Amino acid sequence: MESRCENCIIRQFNSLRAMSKEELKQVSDSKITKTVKKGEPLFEEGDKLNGVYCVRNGVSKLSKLSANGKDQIVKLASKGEVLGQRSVISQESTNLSAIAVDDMEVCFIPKESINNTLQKNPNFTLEVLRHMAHDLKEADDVIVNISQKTVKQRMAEAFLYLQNNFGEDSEGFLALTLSREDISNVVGTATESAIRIISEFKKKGLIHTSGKKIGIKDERKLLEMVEGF
Amino acid sequence: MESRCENCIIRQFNSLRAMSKEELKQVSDSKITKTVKKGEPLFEEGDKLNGVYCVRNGVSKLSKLSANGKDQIVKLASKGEVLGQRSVISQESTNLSAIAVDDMEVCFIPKESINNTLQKNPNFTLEVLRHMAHDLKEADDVIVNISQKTVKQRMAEAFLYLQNNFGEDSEGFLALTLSREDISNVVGTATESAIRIISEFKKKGLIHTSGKKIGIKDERKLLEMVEGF
DNA sequence: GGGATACTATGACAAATGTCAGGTTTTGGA
DNA sequence: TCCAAAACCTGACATTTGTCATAGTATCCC
Repeated sequence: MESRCENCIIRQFNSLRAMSKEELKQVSDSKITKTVKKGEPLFEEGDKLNGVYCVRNGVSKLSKLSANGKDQIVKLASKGEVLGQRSVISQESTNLSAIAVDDMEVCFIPKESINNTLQKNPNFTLEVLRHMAHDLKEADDVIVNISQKTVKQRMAEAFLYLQNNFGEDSEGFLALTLSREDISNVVGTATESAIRIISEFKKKGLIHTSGKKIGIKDERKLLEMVEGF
Repeated sequence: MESRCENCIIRQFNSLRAMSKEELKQVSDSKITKTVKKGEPLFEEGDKLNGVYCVRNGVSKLSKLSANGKDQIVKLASKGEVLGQRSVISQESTNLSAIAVDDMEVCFIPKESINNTLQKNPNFTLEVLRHMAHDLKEADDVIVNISQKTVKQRMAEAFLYLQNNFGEDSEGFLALTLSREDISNVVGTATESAIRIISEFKKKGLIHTSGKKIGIKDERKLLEMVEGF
């Protein structure tokens, strides 16, 4: 079960690929592999993180609690993503909670290994920087989407996002199954509104459902809806 | 008028302070000082940037056009901030427009100087990384605010933000004067709604106005409103 | 100074969205 | 297997917000 980072394929998807052999060895020696059950937190808003989490399997939601008691899901992270980087880099407590949406397998990497490499290996630092630049761009897009699109448009967009990023199962349902509440927290709306729009989309033949599973039926119309037609 | 980066105080506020003397010298030799008039763009969404802009004076709005034809202002950048970093780092065209809200004085620094230093000076890279980590955190906060707060709450927050970040003039008005439209684009609402809420706040004695200038009268109540009381 | 243009303001209305209240169904654990 | 809890769903209603229309006001440029 336990394995060496040097041989880990996951690494190819994130900034760790810019580490040297020796650095990876150090990471591998200090890392701790953990399993996290669905619904359990990797960390919570306000925690001081002593390291980062590299996702090997499963999906985590990154969310932030707002004053009115609702969570806003800012990002869904899956295989290959590294969580907690920002907190470790800026040496602040984290502003997001990370909760498992699936059963997960993650590697915890102590911050010393990361900070060490950040100071010595410019390639690694630059690689992390590039990733963060990308995340920031995505965040800007989310801001514009949320503020300028209707709930319906954002719902349509969310389904397409789930399809593109997590794919479909053999029966044509979205591979990542979220609760209605989670969906509403991604979109930034009330759970009832999310449910209502799901019903509406179903009636219009845009999606089909089975229990909490949702499948996309008419991708094109969903896309048009996102664009505002 | 023209001056050397080595002697520039502005630099202390941004990542350029992590540059070595030689690196700064190179930057200084290659930089171009520009003045940008109110309303003119530094760059526009989709442009490929050949460098970054270091703000010496004035304020710039960073905005993104949405499908429905409205701009969303994502950030207001003033003295000391470096614009266009993300685009240069990720080597993509920029996803935001930067337009002067004031008359501005900026230094354009060609990307070669930046990229060069990024690859050679881990301290500089790390410093840029820290800044970006901070920006990303702020962006997450904006996402949560926009999606979970009412327009009224966001308006109140915007005024407090302007007060905290740009201060007040001698008569107690916010030092940065934005048009009603710009305010609505910061908050993410219709201009009419913004105007209506300004009227309402005025009636309730939370703010006072004179022309387009706005002053905060009851900071405490505004704060309570943001928190949801 | 005067006219065009942009900005500010307000009312009336429609549409979108949230809230509350009440059901039904599904799920997970004893 | 069965029960309780959680999740899902729907209706009714209030509130928020956007849109359209229209008018006043400031500003800029010739």
